[in-house]
Amino acid sequence: MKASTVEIDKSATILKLLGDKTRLTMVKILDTNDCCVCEFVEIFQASQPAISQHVRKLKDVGIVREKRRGQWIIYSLNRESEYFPMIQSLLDHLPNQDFKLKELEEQGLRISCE
Amino acid sequence: MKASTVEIDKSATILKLLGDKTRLTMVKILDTNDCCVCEFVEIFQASQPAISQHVRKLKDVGIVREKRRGQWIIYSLNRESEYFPMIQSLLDHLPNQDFKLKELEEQGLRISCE
DNA sequence: TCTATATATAAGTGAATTATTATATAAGCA
DNA sequence: TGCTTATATAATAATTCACTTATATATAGA
Repeated sequence: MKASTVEIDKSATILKLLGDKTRLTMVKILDTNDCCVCEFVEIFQASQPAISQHVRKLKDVGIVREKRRGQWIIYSLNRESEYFPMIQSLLDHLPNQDFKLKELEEQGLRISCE
Repeated sequence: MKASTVEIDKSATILKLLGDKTRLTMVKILDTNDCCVCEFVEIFQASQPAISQHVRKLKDVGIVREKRRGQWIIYSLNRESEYFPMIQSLLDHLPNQDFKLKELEEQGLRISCE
């Protein structure tokens, strides 16, 4: 079976976005869990605006989606994106990052968004 | 079968490198053909130093290899690189770029390096 | 309605990136 | 040896990027 292909220019744009440690980890986490900004802030020990700006870039190209839930905005991987198949095969080569969410839970910080 | 994984930090570095239209196309071309700098100069209509700097970055992380052949230096994909499996699955999602080399041949510019 | 929490956005700054120009190195050949 | 071709490297200038600080928006709850 031949994989669907994505224009080189568009692919380069996506790879540049994923070529950042924070965003790449975000996407890997989102592959198995939906998350809100405040969780990412804890996970990456980064400022809220920094995290917001990262997710915005992912949202702008359609890699992630947001949905509001009360005061929180939950981000999830957009599996309908034309880039998803490429991203998925990429993520398969990355080590699981669920331990980061586990750590949050142990600190009782995951619950803040439930 | 589980894919071999590559640390997130290292992966981000590789993806950043591939997140450039010129380098991404280079790697896709190298997936099916070895090439020298002068061919890339023609293909991308870029300056020789610009091309040299791009291949150098790919070489520095071990994605490509060089071997001298007379006055030319031939670049090839390093299939032994720890990043190769990830890169390979990426390249599967990109459209074939062989037409670029075909165009060179038609202009008689491919032969310059044989 | 007032306050707190979660998130977004705008402006500014410093660091990283890419191309250019100029120069160096190395091989081939007369 | 001197000239040409192929490539590399260094310095620099222009652009892009990611973070910070400050502020705005939106929801929840007293």
